[in-house]
Amino acid sequence: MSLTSSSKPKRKSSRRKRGATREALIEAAFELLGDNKSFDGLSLRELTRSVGIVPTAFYRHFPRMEDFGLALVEDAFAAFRQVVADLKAAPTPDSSILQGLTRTMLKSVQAHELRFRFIAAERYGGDAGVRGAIRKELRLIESEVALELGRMPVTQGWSSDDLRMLATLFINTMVAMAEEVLERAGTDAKLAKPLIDATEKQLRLIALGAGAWKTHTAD
Amino acid sequence: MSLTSSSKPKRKSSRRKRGATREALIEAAFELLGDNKSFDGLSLRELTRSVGIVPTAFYRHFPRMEDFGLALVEDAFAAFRQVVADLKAAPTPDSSILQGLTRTMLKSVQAHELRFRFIAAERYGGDAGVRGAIRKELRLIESEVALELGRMPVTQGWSSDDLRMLATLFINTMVAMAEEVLERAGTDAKLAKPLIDATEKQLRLIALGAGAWKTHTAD
DNA sequence: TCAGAATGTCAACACTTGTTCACATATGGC
DNA sequence: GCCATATGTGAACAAGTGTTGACATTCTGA
Repeated sequence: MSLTSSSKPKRKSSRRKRGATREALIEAAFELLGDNKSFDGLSLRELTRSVGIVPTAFYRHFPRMEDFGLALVEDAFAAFRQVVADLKAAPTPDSSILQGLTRTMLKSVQAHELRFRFIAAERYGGDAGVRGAIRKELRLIESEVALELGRMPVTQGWSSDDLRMLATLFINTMVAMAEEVLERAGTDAKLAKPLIDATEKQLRLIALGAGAWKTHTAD
Repeated sequence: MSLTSSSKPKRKSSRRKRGATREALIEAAFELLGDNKSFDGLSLRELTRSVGIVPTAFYRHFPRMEDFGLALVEDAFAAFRQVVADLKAAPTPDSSILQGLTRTMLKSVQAHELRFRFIAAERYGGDAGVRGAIRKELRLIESEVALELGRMPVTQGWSSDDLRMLATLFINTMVAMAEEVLERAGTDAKLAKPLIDATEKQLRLIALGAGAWKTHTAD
């Protein structure tokens, strides 16, 4: 036995259950990154401190910082994928679907603000691994959207290249809206209104262009 | 006099001329930031080391790190503004101008790779000051483009809101191309080819949509 | 020419950082 | 109930960080 009193409990924080600390680390990271930080400026000690564990405990959950970054990407894109899933479940598209799409996207962005902020910040940000993972996810989403667009009446007879081109345009516009919402409006729904109006117009204009595309190229 | 020999020259690096060190700091920053770093992960000591001066000398040129960030934004956007100036100097737009525009943009991006990389990385990145400055510059460019678009025959009778909407769509598409060029193709011109083709198509599709816009809204 | 501004140096301060190692405790499956 | 495994602790290391103050050199303009 040591000389120090044995009755005093040495543990400071009660242990969480199964994967709770892992989740807490991820959540805390999004929190910190939302506050004027970027991933490669994120400190392991600062992170563990805000979770309430000792620095070394981090390695129990992630062997390297890089793995942690990938886990963040994985987690962040869950919300985004949900939006696309909703899109796929929607009925055959008409003009009103574009409105619904922007609003769904807006809601999702506002509900998962920190995750989308992370995606926006790290998409072309510092860490190459994180950047690559984000790009991969976005390309996957683009493919899905391209597939979905190909089922619409307007795009009959389009080449797959053109379909992907259109999908990219759509996604870029949506992503731009998401980023702008976060940047200028934050979570305040009122300030976001003119932004989603403009985005809806953009989508409608693109749809108009798509309608004229085939006859244009055949021309 | 001190006890140390006065004949031994204490200076190690010869002094540069007037504003040379300032420029060297900016250039070195772009260099470092191009290599998997982001602004808030940039170290003052690392920066000064790569320029060949002692850390404290940094403060001779920039009183705070924040001012340095703004100087970087200022410098980086010089190239971007040139592209817009070229656009303004161009003759009345027809279909071929879109091709020219994308290629001009591409060349500029490749010629000033590090600056555009910086803009892309910091646009939604860590530091709030830098982010704000970039947004301001982009909005300025948007305004200019909107003005220019308003002079085209196609947009006669458009509201200023709609003009800005279209300008934003154009700029977003161009910026997306720039970012993607940097990300996937680097400076290799061959790899960029399919990318600029897709972008040209996107711009053309948007132009088609713009052509149908007025009759659409009047409808 | 020569005083003052510009630019750069050096030493020192008090922190923070990532990672290692050996050790302690709780939890879950048998 | 017991034992392997998961999870957390604490001390220690070498290195890097921003910023200060006092001092030295060079350049420039009147």
